[in-house]
Amino acid sequence: MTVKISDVAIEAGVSTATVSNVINNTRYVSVEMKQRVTEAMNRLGYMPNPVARSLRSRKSNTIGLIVPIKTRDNADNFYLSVANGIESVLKSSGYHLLLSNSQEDPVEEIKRIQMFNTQRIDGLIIAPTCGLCSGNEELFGDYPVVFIDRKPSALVGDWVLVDGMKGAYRAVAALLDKGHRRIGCIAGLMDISTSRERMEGYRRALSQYGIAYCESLVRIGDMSLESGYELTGQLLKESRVTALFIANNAMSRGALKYLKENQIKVPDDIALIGFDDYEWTEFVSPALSVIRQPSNELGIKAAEMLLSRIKNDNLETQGHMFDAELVVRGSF
Amino acid sequence: MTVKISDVAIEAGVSTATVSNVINNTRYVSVEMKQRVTEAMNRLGYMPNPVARSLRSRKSNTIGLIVPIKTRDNADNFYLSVANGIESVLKSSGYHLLLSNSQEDPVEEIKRIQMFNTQRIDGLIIAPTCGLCSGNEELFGDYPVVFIDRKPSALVGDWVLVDGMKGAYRAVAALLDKGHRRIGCIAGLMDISTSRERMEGYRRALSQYGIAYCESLVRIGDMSLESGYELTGQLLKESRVTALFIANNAMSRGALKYLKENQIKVPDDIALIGFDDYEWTEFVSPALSVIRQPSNELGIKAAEMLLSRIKNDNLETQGHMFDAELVVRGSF
DNA sequence: CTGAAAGCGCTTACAG
DNA sequence: CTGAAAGCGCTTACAG
Repeated sequence: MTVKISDVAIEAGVSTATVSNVINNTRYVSVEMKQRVTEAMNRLGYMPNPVARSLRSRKSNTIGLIVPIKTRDNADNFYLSVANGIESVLKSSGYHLLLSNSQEDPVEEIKRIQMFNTQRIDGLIIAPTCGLCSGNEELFGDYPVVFIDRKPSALVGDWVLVDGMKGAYRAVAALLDKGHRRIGCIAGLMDISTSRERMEGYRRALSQYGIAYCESLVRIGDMSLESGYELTGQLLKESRVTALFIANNAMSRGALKYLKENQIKVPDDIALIGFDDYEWTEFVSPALSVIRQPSNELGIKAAEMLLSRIKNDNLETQGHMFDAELVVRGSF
Repeated sequence: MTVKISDVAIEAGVSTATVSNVINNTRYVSVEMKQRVTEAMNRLGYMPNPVARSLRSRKSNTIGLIVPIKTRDNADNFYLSVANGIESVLKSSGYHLLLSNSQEDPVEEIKRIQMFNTQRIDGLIIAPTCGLCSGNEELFGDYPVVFIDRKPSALVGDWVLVDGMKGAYRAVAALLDKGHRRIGCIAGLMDISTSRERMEGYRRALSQYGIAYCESLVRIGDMSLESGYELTGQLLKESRVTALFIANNAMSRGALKYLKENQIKVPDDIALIGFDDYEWTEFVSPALSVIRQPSNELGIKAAEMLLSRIKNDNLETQGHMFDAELVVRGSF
């Protein structure tokens, strides 16, 4: 049988209340008693049972994370990096991380949230699918929520985002500065807020430089490598673009694949700026210029925000916007 | 106040025992009562409190996962893919996944395990660091453990591995078949079992082809991109290798970076086979040949194994070895 | 300053 | 076939 608080109480010759108060620093205990309790705990090798603790205190010391990773196999680095950042913060606060994946599927997402509701988490960090965009206030349980990467406009809650609009603006402006005037854009699905914002950045850059927005230069893809491949081909064949801004990582990979297979030279035949900065972007030929999102920092910030909200629920709604910088390499 | 089992019992006019037995199917309940209970639950929107449940039943419906991901930012895809596989299995069984990262640091790893011990998990899946290799039997709590990717020889437990020896053998044999005789090898740290096995595969292939093993063609790195970069340079300068087998993904990236920066042509100047199959391997020039590890499948298998062990602890120790295939592309 | 006791919301022997 | 009651291991009012 594992040793419990009553064993410690007997061993130390005090009440369980006192043991508990020593453990949790929840009321004054005389130095002498404190010492006796500590020694008893050490002698017995006592570890509090967190489940009993949770039941009574109504705190789980656990937070949930729901990410939308679609691909089965070579999964999306971005959210792993986010998760890593979150975990590093939680760990030092003694919190645990429950990981779940909505697979970018709104139906799955609701199931995952419900699983968490039932599981008593102290807080949730979620990168929502488009399904959450409207009117699901009732979905979440009685815990604070921090939205990351994407913000469902209809929901209240803290958020940590990356300024994709400015990022996209920078990319397109850089292409314009190089003299490009027919700049294609391959963006993700418009029901996802990040896609809309990046598209908006594309438009604003054009407008700032006095270039008319032309629908025939724009393609929307489902954020898969395949769609990037396909749409790059379309854009090159149908509209004589001299540069391409691809607002998503998987689609950037698809574009590279198409260009390579068709022996289209970057940046001579076409200039290229992609999205998200992974290590491989450096050693493709030429190295790929990208808009970099600070994924690890985003995770850290989200975790910190959630923990502070858990400690003090009276805070006003908080938000943090990270900047997305242009990493210039040889592709434009 | 949230609705609890006693509310349902009153609403249905039965005992809490009966409600519990309906929920858990744990003893016969007459059809009529069952119906009354079900209806009462629906009317009240009852959800069992999993914490109370865990406390009494001593089951958490949660399993832990500890991965060793070192890099802060662009983290290792392999383990994310594994985690994805695990999560997909757990989800359909109603289990939750607690994620933790040892950062490849044995001290951190022990802390993470202890956090889990204290947290009442029903099982643990762990890719151990070298620190676990010997004599830490006492470390784990009273739950089954499945080792993945690496197996500490001194510990008993189920395991799911990838046959890195055969994988490495295949890579080196393929290079030998092409006529290469001076084949360099860049391997990971020898205190990690996967590194040793891949190295062993390298040696066996050489020996099979009657080529003497030559220490000056071998370098050991710390599995970082930087070490791959550095060691590739060393090997090319110091020993006239015509081919390179790089037994780790991050180091493969480093090698590519070095070769690119120094304008060394693959496969003409040097043939190359790397490790782990990510999407980008296809669109570097030339596309990188690799040994592919079935990461997602590995996660699925590990989760299945753990769940079956949780259900029935009398099983004999189980193990599963996945094959690692050679994906042939243009780099050799 | 500390203790005795209630109670968190379930499951599970024990009775009948 | 079902219920009354104990108990999982803590924390937290309530007393003094």
